[in-house]
Amino acid sequence: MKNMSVLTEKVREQGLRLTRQRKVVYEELTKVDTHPRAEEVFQMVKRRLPQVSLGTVYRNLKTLKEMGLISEYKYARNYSRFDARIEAHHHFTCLKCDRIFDLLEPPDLNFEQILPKNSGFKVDYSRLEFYGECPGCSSTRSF
Amino acid sequence: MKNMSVLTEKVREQGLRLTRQRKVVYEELTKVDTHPRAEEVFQMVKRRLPQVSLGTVYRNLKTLKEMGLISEYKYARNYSRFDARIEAHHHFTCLKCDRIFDLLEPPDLNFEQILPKNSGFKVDYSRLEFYGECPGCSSTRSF
DNA sequence: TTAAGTGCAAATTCTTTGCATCATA
DNA sequence: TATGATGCAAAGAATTTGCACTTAA
Repeated sequence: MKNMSVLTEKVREQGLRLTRQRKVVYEELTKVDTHPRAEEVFQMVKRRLPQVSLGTVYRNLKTLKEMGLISEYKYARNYSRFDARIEAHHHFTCLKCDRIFDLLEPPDLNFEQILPKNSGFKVDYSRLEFYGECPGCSSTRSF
Repeated sequence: MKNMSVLTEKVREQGLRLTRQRKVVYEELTKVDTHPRAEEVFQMVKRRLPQVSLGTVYRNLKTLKEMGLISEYKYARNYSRFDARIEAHHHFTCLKCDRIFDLLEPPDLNFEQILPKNSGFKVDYSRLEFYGECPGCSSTRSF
């Protein structure tokens, strides 16, 4: 399994340990393209390590994400945010201060290149989300 | 307040009622561009209606969203989803079955049009998310 | 008048964490 | 063998819901 070498390296590089649990969480996640939630990862891991706990899965998902080996999909935090602006527009989410900015430039995306008409996907709406550092946070950074 | 007429219409059209709470939730949300979470909306509404309950705010946010008057930002549900694919790619989320599909066509977005270099926003990464109905769900629809 | 909506509190759901124990390096 | 990681269970955080009461239409 070639992907394991990158895990081994990353773990060593950060002075962490390559536990069976950590290895299996990563292995199972590389096997699927279903973007499972934590509970589903837990079930997959449990088939191979019946004693594993949900807390361990959460901790390892967090660690793997911090190592840059996996992605986590959610809005800045796990709660909903509401907006009375219903016209299509983009967002910029600041990873430092957690604020969301509206980007007023209207979407100009060539969707057909990404989703050909015959693909069978029917798009209701789309969102382009940027993540990074907002002007306020980059100007007040402390060194 | 011209936006109120659209609320009045929508409410009537659906056989619902225009309660003080519903009106104030919508009014307060139209006043801000900060994409508040439910708890923050609750605090804003509470200043005008001290007796309002958090549950009522949640119920009205849901109703307003169903009427198409406000947007809710979150991934399909309010929990994280994980992915071992870390290269940039797009997603299609099916609103029927809640599955997320990877779109393999690489991003081809003219970011500078949206976020000029001198805007002060530093982009770490971006995500283009499509929402709609996937091929499986549209072919098995029951009428 | 009547049924949609509210307030309250309990229940659910997802995630995090404290602590004693385990096991990797 | 030292300390990072685990298992367990309890705590936390966001959201939903049951129910008796209220109120808009």
